[in-house]
Amino acid sequence: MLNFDDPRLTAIGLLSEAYAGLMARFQPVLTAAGLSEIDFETVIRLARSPWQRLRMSDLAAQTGLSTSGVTRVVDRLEREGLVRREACPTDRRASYAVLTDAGRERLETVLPQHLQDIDDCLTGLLSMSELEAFLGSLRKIRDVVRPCATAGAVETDAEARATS
Amino acid sequence: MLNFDDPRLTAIGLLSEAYAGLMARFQPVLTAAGLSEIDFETVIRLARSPWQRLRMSDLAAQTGLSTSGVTRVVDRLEREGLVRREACPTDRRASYAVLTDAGRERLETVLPQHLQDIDDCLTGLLSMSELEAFLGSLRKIRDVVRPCATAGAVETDAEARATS
DNA sequence: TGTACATATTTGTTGTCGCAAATATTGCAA
DNA sequence: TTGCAATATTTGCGACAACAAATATGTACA
Repeated sequence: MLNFDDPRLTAIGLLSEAYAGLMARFQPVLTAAGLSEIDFETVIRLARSPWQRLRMSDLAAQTGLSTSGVTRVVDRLEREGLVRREACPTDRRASYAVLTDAGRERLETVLPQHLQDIDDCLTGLLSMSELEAFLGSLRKIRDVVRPCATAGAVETDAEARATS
Repeated sequence: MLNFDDPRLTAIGLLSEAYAGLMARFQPVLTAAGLSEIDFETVIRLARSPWQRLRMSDLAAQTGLSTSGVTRVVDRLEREGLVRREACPTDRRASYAVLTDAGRERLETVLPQHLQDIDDCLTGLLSMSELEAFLGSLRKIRDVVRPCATAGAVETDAEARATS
């Protein structure tokens, strides 16, 4: 007879609850701006990238979506005018997703409120040292479960492939 | 011009990466046992509940699924014989989802490996004090973002608030 | 008592995502 | 150069989940 209340299970349960709760908490602000969670992630990753662009496959690697998933997210964002596709000059198979001015503006609209949300439920909730420890633990976990997840980042690109 | 690399954003990004990575890491073992993530969560919550049963709506509250989502999860699990529905004697609108013996056996099959996975990527990765701090931070977050998420738990409801 | 409102669950509909297959292009090697 | 394996993206398809409507039942109040 096993113990269904094993501390390891409750640890994961707590993490799931906290994570789901955070995402649910962020949703209203994003929804009000007409962005789904994944829309927001896509758009901000583009905003962070050089020339506000990323290849579809790199976007897939960064977001964890399948490549077909990325195709459809970009379809939607393109339909809304927040992103446009641009052909890759050096590889005709590939295409870039590029953040448009409208996309950037949309992002700038939500960001302040979103940052406030994060502050309210995460960064502002813990002391400086607590937060540091928390993020440190998360990094340890991430490094174990996600060997290479920074595709498309210029400097890390070669490194990521090397470790593959 | 806003900063798209705000530490608050990277904090959330790190949390998302770690969480997604963990779930992806757990998936193979569960899939091998014919259980999806949500199947497993449903089944273990039933296993933890008095008389291995929970009302559909309580299951919804605990898992975060919509009630229609629970209907369909239980449909699938019932089709597989892991769960059965049972009428509630005191309220003819309600019904219980009850873990069957087969469901319990299935759970006992995966649990050891699943616990090992959790150990490998979370609980065994951090020192005792790190883990305690980590869980403490998660509790703070959860208590802010998820006021009451323990529906159907008889005694634990008050306790959950007390540990805040 | 009976009427209106609240609650529990299911069903219809729609949107999203992953997998596999299809298509286009590249790069390597004979 | 030609042919073949590898890579980038898109499309077809099936599974899953949320929302709203439908159904059944319970509860409270006039």
